[in-house]
Amino acid sequence: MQTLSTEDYLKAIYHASQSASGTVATTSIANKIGAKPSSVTDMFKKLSDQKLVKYEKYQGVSLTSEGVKTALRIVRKHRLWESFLVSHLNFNWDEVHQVAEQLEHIQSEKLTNELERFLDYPTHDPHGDPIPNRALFMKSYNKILLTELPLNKEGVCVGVKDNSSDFLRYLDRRQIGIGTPILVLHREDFDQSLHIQAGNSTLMITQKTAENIYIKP
Amino acid sequence: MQTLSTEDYLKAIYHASQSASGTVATTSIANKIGAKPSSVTDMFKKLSDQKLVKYEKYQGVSLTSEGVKTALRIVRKHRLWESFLVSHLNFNWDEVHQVAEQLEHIQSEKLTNELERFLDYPTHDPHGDPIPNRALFMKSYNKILLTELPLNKEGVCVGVKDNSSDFLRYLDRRQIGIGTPILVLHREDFDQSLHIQAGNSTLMITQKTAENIYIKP
DNA sequence: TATCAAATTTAGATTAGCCTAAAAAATATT
DNA sequence: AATATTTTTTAGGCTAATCTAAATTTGATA
Repeated sequence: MQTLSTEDYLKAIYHASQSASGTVATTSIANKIGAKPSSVTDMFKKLSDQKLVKYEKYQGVSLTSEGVKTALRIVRKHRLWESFLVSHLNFNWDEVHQVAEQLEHIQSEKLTNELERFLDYPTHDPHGDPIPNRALFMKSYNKILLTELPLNKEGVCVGVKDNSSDFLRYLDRRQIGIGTPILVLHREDFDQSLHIQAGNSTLMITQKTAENIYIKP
Repeated sequence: MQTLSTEDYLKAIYHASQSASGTVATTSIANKIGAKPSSVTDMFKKLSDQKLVKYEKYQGVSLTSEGVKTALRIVRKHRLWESFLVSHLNFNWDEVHQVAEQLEHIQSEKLTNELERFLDYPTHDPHGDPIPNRALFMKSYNKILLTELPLNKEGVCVGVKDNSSDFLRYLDRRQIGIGTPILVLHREDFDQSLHIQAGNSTLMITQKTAENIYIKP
């Protein structure tokens, strides 16, 4: 059984190793967790003793298969709870993260599995991220960034990269959400900004915005 | 903001002061929490510094009004979650306590209030205990112990005193639950055991059982 | 009331998770 | 390649919540 804190570390390491390849650096985890690098080193040792990560001094860490499983169990709970908050408790997609960070630590297999059943076995959370099933398996459709969508090719928004409240609320105001059909009408060479059709409306978005929207072509 | 542990203490003190009158003794809390009396003394001092309890050396503690509020906020969450687990997640009333002990510490007013709305403002949890509303007010109907119900007077089971899994499952087997109509047919003077009609069936229960069942006459 | 037992508190230690400051290793730069 | 910079680790402390053992207070009993 893990403590609250070890669970946070495992999740952070899991997410970090998704975006980068190879081992995960001390500093990158320190930034995610909001702790000093020296504290992270301490925890790396502890996790290594528990065989949840492979750790070699000055070489960063990588999750063992047991570590991955533990991390996925937390990700599963996090995303199920986020789904519940949005679908039944009137939370908006920009409000769920902080609460789910707490709920993800609740220990009860029955609770998790019943919640999943109650939600009718959702495959994706409100941000479009895939939810591991009971066997911890998740399949994500192959998606691209909106920056990579060719001109005049129909696509659908299936997720976001940046989960910050600011970005999500910005998308709300632009009426872009999961499921919104998107068409790139024009790409400005000067600054890579895009004119797009999103649902029924035509609008302009910056490159920065486009790099944070996932599209299924 | 309280730590997990201070919340547990406040809740324990609250429950202890419900059953007994006057101040709450160090040892009684030690037993509930599962800690040594010396640890409890430490915590009493801490809670006293935070003005959540009134504490005088060797004299036990009592909750301040702020302490009562904090305790009731936890009780509210605990009972709402228990209700949710039973009504939507297929938990039996003997399985909810341990999970609710974790869920009661989740901090989010919005979550609590939306959960309450989702459950349609329940007034009592699965064990018949009253749920404090948003203003922390709860009204419990005036109930008596089954031992006090006069012969041949109709009553309804509205709660249980002992919340242990063992007792609750015993009641399940006897088909006694919240809402079951109860009639005392005979009281045995020798050992105070009762012959009762519970729902459609007639059965015998011991005095010990009867003192753990609440009845609304 | 004097004594004894039980309850409570104090003193001092332990553990997990964090910190700062200094040392060591890895990496980048000239 | 030598030096400078950045990253990481080590060493030593701190705090919250716990513990054990010893001391103190309360209150029950002879």
